[in-house]
Amino acid sequence: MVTRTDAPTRREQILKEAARLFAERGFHGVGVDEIGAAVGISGPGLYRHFPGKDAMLAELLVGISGQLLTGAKRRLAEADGDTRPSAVLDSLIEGHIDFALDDRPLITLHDRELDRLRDSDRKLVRQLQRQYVELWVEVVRDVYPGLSEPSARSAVHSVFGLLNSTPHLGRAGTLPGRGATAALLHRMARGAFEAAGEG
Amino acid sequence: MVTRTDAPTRREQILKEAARLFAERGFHGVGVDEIGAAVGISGPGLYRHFPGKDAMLAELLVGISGQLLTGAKRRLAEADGDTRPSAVLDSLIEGHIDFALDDRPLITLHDRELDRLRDSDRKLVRQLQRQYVELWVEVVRDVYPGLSEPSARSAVHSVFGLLNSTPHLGRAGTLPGRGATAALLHRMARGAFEAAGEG
DNA sequence: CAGCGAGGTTAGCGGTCGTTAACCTGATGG
DNA sequence: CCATCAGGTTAACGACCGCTAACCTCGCTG
Repeated sequence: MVTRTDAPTRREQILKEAARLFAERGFHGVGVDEIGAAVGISGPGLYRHFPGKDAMLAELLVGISGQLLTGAKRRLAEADGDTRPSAVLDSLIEGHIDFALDDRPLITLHDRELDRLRDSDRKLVRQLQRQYVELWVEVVRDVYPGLSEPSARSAVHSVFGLLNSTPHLGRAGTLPGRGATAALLHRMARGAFEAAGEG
Repeated sequence: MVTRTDAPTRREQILKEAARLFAERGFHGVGVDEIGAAVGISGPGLYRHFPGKDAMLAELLVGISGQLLTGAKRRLAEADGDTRPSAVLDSLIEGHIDFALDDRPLITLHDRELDRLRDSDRKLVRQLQRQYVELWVEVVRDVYPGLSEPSARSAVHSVFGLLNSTPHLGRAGTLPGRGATAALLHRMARGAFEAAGEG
């Protein structure tokens, strides 16, 4: 993991706050003035960093999908060939959980505001998402050969729903600690796949 | 199940179309003129049936939460006492799946547009949701006594995420049929709880 | 030290949207 | 047969919002 020590750029600040606000109140529910205020500048100042409000959402969504896919490909490559399929699946699950726990606003945006994108951006995001899903499907079918492809795809989407439920888990107060939560989610995901494979 | 034979009232038409549009493009992304057009009347004509756009969303969300809770209570009462706890859980799961498969737009709205409500409405919806969750938590802990209450609550939220993933499953074309999908979701939910209980 | 570009500011334009006002119409019932 | 009312219509208002224009102010750098 590459740990950053330098301060975040203004651009990164903006993206982070925009993600939080979009997740809280929806893309159309947030004004540019609010995003500006959240980083200490006022509305139109944002246009020195982004060509428009849409561009912020686009960059966020493309970034998320890209990160997820890249991470999954890396994990797949690291396990290259010799490892048990089940370990690869565990690695994918772990990666997705890390993401879901560390970037809850992004997880929220990811399946909520996709339709607010320009056509070209939306197509790009969907393509990245599809690749990510297909990658999971192959790994899952490797572990549970009894699953048909449509069933595996449904199962993968459902497990994403399970893992992406993190924003609904109490606001960090009532949670039994990050490690325990991650472990619980991991077990449940495996259990769900297991049960799907027994059809 | 009470089957309706009479035609839907205009009011019901409006709610149904509004739900669909809100789910597709978000509450703020849909104009009253579009909602009107969807039922064959024009924008302001809606105000003969609802005091405002907010009221439609409110009625939808309160209705959903209420239906879910009522259905769950009924199922719990029907199983009263003598049945195995595991059968009660199966009944809850079945009810939730029916809802998730039959009313996808509502499921989408349910966890997406809650923050767009007036304070009083939002409190009401949250209270209904909380009761629904607590009802599940008790049943789950009855079946898996090893689960702590916080873990059970997390597990319930996660399974909701799993079951509510139906809008992401292909648009009825690629799906292996409703029965098969319901069965798959049911198995996965049970598998997830099972795995959670083994912690 | 002049000049310039990066990164702000405020004022304001143009469009959209929720809502209201005023008006119309056809069915209903005394 | 007329009054009423439910359920529409169009016009328009006021607020808000994304974005642009015009201007300002530093910190560099030749």
